[in-house]
Amino acid sequence: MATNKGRRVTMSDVARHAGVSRTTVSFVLNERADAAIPEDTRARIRASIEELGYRPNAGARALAAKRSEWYGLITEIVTAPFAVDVIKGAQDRAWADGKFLLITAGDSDPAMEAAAFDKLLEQRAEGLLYATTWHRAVTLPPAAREVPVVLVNCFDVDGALPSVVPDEVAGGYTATRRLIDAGHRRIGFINLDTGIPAAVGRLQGYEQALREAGADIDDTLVVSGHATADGGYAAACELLDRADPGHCPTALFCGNDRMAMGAYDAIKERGLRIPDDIAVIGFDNQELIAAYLRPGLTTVALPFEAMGAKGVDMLGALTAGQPLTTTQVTVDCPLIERSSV
Amino acid sequence: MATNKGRRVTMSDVARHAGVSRTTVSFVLNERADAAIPEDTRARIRASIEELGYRPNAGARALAAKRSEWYGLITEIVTAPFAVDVIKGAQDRAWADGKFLLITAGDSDPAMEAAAFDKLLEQRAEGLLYATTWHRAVTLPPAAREVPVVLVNCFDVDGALPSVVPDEVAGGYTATRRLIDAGHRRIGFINLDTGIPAAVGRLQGYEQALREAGADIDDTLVVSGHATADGGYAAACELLDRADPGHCPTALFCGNDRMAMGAYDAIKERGLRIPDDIAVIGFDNQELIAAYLRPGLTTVALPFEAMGAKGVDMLGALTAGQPLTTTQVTVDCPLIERSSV
DNA sequence: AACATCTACTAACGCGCGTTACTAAAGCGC
DNA sequence: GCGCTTTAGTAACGCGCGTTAGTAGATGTT
Repeated sequence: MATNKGRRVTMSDVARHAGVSRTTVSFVLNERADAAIPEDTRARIRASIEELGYRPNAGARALAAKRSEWYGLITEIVTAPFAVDVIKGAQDRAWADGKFLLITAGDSDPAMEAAAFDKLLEQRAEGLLYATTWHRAVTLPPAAREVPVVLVNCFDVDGALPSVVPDEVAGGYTATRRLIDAGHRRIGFINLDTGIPAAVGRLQGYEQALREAGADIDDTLVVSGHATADGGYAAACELLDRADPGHCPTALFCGNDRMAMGAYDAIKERGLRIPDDIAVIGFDNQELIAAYLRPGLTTVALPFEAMGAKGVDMLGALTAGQPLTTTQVTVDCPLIERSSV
Repeated sequence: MATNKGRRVTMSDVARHAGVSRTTVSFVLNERADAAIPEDTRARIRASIEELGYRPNAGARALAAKRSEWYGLITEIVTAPFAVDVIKGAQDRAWADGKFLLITAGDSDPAMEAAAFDKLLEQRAEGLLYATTWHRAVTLPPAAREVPVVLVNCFDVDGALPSVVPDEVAGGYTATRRLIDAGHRRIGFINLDTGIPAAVGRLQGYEQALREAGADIDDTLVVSGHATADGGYAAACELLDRADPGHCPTALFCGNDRMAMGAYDAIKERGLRIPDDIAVIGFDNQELIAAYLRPGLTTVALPFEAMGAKGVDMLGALTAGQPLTTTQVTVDCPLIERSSV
């Protein structure tokens, strides 16, 4: 552990200290099975490594071996409590595969994002993961084609790149089904207000669950609003203040947790109780909201961690030259039970 | 942009294609002022680079030049909507300095964290940033001493390492002062319940502001609770249900936004209005809570982005061999105005 | 004793690049 | 035409390592 200020310790230093050649040190370090090196020599070398505080130079190693042993992950960071889970899933899996994961913020600025790709490629990443905070179509800079790439929580417009995305339809189904199982038949759906995959898919799942349960689909129970607490508040008011009280929904499925947060306010304002008078289910499982709302919000989680892990799996297959069975992989959105249903 | 599947394009390929030596290409790439290379030769080389899709190998370059041109950032990711801003600040600043920032999740698992240090050092990072999600003392693995390190939002127990932390005292002062300026004199303080720097510092700032305003400090107005919505709810109930109504606080300073969220519930339950009947101010500026609470929560922000940027600055000075003027730098916590005061 | 087979290594090359030292040719003054 | 400076480059080394080919000595075989 000598802290030699000037030059860093190299393999040659270790070899000299242990009285062997550099090649032998390399063999021991890489545990080459074909080289016959007796245990006492190995021990001597390991002792020298320890004593000198030797640390292999990953750059030089990558240069000689022609592979870097690490992946790059590019993700938008700005709005991103989510990105965190992707990172965790991806990193854990990469770690298990003996690979290392280096992360870069794409920052939604296209120029900086392209630069991030360039930098990662200059560092000779073996593969790249590109993750977004919300499920959507993306267009990658051309540089991205130089190395295996897997898209996480997004897909490219021409569908050529492998991707792993949440199963929005199944998620919408799961949420609605949970309310049906609790006895509800008139279920209001506060949907996101744009034609993004999340809005389209969840609506489809909602209708599918209702049909399956034999409940009739009432279009007036589906409203959409801005994906904010205010938007959720407004939409909930609209549903709750319907003329005919008998037609009021007994449960609300909210397109995301922020909207559910607004719906909570609207419900409480009217003196109704959750879940006794009206049940609420959210989507996204934003911890900061869902867990701290009172009562705790039952919601459907986006499987960020699982998607990150799956993305690394696919990257591993690709870099190993294995063909992928499917280009687009979907991951289930699990139900998170709290106390609002 | 030829996509040569097999071998990657090297500088020698470019040199051959442009009809010059590899050295000349290197000179053009690095824009060496001392080498006299006419514009037409430069243009020819640049054209070859473009045509062949050449991309320098950062590892080889680092090996030859003996510097990697990038920093590493290690941060806990698990609980971390916060960390995100540190990353943004650090990355932007590094970018501006011509350095690149590679990020790794420390994951709070000490073994994995030590491994992250090892990996980053093996990659020959020129400097390391270590960031935590909450302000506290940390102990770094011994490997961290091999290269300049700056701590962000934390400090090491023996105070030897440079660090940048939020000014908790000034933050507590700012929050309290804001309430005083709004005319409040009886200000309840729902503090965090442990002796962490945030709790100690903010209390100190709170008392300082009151003293300065000539208001007397009433110990019964200071309660502490768990740093959750439930904790905030309980503490708020305690303060609001005081025996003597005349001694009820007219404003609440909450140790964090989650607690403020709970306080909101307690206040609304009692039919009081924010900010008319009682003002509330939070701490942390957790966007997901503060911005979506109704009414929007006025709060004090932790300067994560600024701390990240400052950390990179210090790293830049350290790697350049400049001595730091101060080891511990504090950054102000700005007031974020919304509608709860 | 001569030869083949292991055991335990080592010498030397090349990965892609930055850098230093050197040179051949052109331009210039006289 | 000669020496001197400038222009426009190039050859060669080494960064720290993986890897291939080879070798000196010990052991077994006939």
